[in-house]
Amino acid sequence: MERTLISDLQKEIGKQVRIQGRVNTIRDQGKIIFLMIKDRSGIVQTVAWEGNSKELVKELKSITPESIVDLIGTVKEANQVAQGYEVEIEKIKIDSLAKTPLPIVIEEEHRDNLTALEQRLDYRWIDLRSKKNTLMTKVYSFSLAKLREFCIENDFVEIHTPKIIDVASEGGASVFEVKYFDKKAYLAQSPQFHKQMAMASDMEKVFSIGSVFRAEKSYTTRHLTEYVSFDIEMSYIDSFKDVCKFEEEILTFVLDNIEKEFGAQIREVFGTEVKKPKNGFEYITVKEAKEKLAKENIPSKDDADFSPEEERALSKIIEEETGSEFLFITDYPHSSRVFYHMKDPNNPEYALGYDLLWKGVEITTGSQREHRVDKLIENAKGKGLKTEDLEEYFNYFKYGCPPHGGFAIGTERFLMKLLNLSTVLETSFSPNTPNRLGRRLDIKN
RNA sequence: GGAGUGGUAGCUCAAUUGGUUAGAGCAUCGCACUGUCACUGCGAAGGCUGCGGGUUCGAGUCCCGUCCAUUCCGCCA
Repeated sequence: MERTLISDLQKEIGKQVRIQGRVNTIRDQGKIIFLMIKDRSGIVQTVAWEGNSKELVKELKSITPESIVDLIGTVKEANQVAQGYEVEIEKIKIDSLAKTPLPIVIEEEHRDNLTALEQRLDYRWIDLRSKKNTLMTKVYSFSLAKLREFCIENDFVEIHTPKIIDVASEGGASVFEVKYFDKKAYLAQSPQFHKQMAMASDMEKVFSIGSVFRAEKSYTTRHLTEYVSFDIEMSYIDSFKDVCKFEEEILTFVLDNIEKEFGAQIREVFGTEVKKPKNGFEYITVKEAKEKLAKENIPSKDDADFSPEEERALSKIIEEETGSEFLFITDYPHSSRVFYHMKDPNNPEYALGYDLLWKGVEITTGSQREHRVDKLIENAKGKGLKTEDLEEYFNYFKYGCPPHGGFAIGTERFLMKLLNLSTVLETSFSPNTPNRLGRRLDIKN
């Protein structure tokens, strides 16, 4: 007999069906027993009476919560049930009996002794069963699908850049070393160089969604050692503002779609609104931003960059002034940026790049890249990088390369802000951090 | 790497100024219950108070060390 999804049961009233799923709640009344069964499509009440079959009820009493069952029964109308129908069990097979008690509490609306995140991550496969996490997983998948859709419709091609690379690149964050046969190799900290290689290959518009690796011992609510980066790179831009404009368009498209598809559910489950950007994103220069912050007496340690406190305050100020949750910060000193950002020809102290803040958190860095190989080498030298390590990269620009720029969005950060979660660890399927590699590691900090 | 806070039952938390047998809710297990829906009622089990040392007649509580967690900072997306 074929399986019927729980969401399709209403159409089967009066008929015999087979359902497979997880036992959510058991309400044992003695001579009558109720099992709530859940599958990916929904939840339904099933019932059995001792009067019908003593043996069946006895078998049902041996089932523990969270077990997996495969049952055959008849869908019947039932006024006592909110759904209006239930399934009368005729036969049941226990596919997997769950051990009790569970090591963590699965988050439900009515439960208040919720387990601490660290412990939940130790049993992530159980934690992910919750309504909240199920919705989060769906929203994440949908968000990435919409990012991809917008790119494809705008003539971008998707590329898959290598994750094992030869050169410890970029000079920003640290990289993980791996063994590559008898050689040393590294895990890519971003697809940056290969995106630019694609520009030199005349792909003009590329995007990439994939894991990147950062060997940084960052203990914060917004850092992972492995995360999923959404990257784009585009040729023949006149200014980094073209990149900003594209990012604004794609995020507006994605948020618009998320709101339509999941807005109500996100409101119900996460208690937060998905606001689609209405009047465009705001722009501010570093200098203007620092002035605004000074007016509010927010301390500044660094003229060239912003502390998390400053980022939160700045987002708040701008949102109050303009209603925009998104803020492009531009005109960073080149000294505080990576070497491949182009210098402003009118003012070489400054970089032609930006950061994008969303609700107080940096979700993007983008820029126009330096495509002229002599200037590029000069920039790298200026930052004290070993140029011999970057030979391969420099070669991309020697045989003709169009002017170009791009950005990267940290997708876990995006999801965190979208659902108003307090940490990026919660958004990852199985987060890797300095002291967690799937499971907890014993590492001295 | 730096600063703060914390570590007590499977989970979430109590435990007065250092005082006798470390408690509660939820979960679990057992019994009862033919319409429950967060079932209910009764009962049981569950603890090297993170680990090591010290002070004291006496330590969950105070001191030292250590490990872990967490928040914030630094670094970034």
